[in-house]
Amino acid sequence: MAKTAGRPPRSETDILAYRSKIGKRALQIYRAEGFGAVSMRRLAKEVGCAPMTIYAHFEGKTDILRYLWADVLSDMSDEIQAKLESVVVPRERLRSAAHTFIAYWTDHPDHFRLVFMSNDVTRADVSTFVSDDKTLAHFTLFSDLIRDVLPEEDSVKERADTLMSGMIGIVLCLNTIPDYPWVDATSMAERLLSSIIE
Amino acid sequence: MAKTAGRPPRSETDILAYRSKIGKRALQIYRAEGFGAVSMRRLAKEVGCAPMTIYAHFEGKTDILRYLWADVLSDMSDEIQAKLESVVVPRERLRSAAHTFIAYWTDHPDHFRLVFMSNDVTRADVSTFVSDDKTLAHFTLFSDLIRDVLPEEDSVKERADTLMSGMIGIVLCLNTIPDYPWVDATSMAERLLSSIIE
DNA sequence: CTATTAAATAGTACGCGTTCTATATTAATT
DNA sequence: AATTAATATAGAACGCGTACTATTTAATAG
Repeated sequence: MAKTAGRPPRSETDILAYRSKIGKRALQIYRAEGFGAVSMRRLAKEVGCAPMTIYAHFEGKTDILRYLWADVLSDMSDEIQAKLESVVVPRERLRSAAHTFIAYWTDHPDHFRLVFMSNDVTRADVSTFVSDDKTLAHFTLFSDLIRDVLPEEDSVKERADTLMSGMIGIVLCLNTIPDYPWVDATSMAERLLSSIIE
Repeated sequence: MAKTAGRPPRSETDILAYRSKIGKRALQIYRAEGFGAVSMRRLAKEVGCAPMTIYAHFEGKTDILRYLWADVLSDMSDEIQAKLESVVVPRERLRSAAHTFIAYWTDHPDHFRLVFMSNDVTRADVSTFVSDDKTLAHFTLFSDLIRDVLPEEDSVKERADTLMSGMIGIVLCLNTIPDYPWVDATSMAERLLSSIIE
């Protein structure tokens, strides 16, 4: 099969390079000026290309958001891991991780809104994102911690899922309804944990 | 103090009438064609006024969303109450309410996104909304149910808040990350409940 | 060099939320 | 009837995401 004439498709690395160039810039804008400042037109201007060129590399704006999500998630992951280093007892490790998780998102409400509350993000967007292995790792972290606490249990996944969604719910509520006199996050986390490690 | 000359301000009832006229129309559009179809320009056209007139009655689009929220919330509340009528044992009443709550939002993901995931809704928006007494009633429902189960307990609020936020979290996760193999909602709800009614 | 093909660009367009300004309408007081 | 203040309107403007088309630029095979 002879190669066809004409300009060859971009190499895999070129594609990734351009994508990451745009993604990094988006991240830069987001970090500096927040979510509202990230716009396609501005991104194009700063990256030095025509606005429509971005659409050759990304499906749309939400596709770009994944870059921000990934960054934020690993940021959070790092924070949890750092705290975990000085904790050895499995039970305490789980508690530490849970509290750090919640603290991260309450301390960075903008990040939370970005990741969990992007209105126009379709479910497919999030799904493909979550299917990514590196992202999944952030999600399975709690499974591992629970398994360490309850090595004999076979309901680990059920517990992990409940913990994850419960924690996200706590953060969502604290973020979006701050004027409602919620009990402090720690208390809610502890009560939630009590159903996980009984 | 003599009244000043000139056209007097709109009467309280006039203001409310106009607001509800616009709000009702927004609701109508939302019910028929979903969130994306609700736009200021279209709303104005259908209500028969200039686009800018709406801004005399509402602060902006989010201010209009509250009308939709209120409607959706009382819809949900009705569903919970209906199911509760045939349940008498306090413990079962709580369980029923919790499961109905979760079912409502998973069955109506569009409503959930509308209420809990409107991206550009500022925290102040939600706050003033929640401060509204009628809305608060929907939130205190679970406090009451828990109190019925645990009349002696003084940690009712802590339990109620954890339950509320936990349930919302479950729904958020199921809604936004459907491709992740979550344990079924019922299992998560039961586990969450176990920490509430121990 | 030329033909071919991919990629990038320019320009236009639509509807969106929102802000601004200027003008018209309305309903009361004087 | 004239005045005055509240309200409503019209119209333009800005930047937004995104779609569409036409054109230009770049890189390769022959």
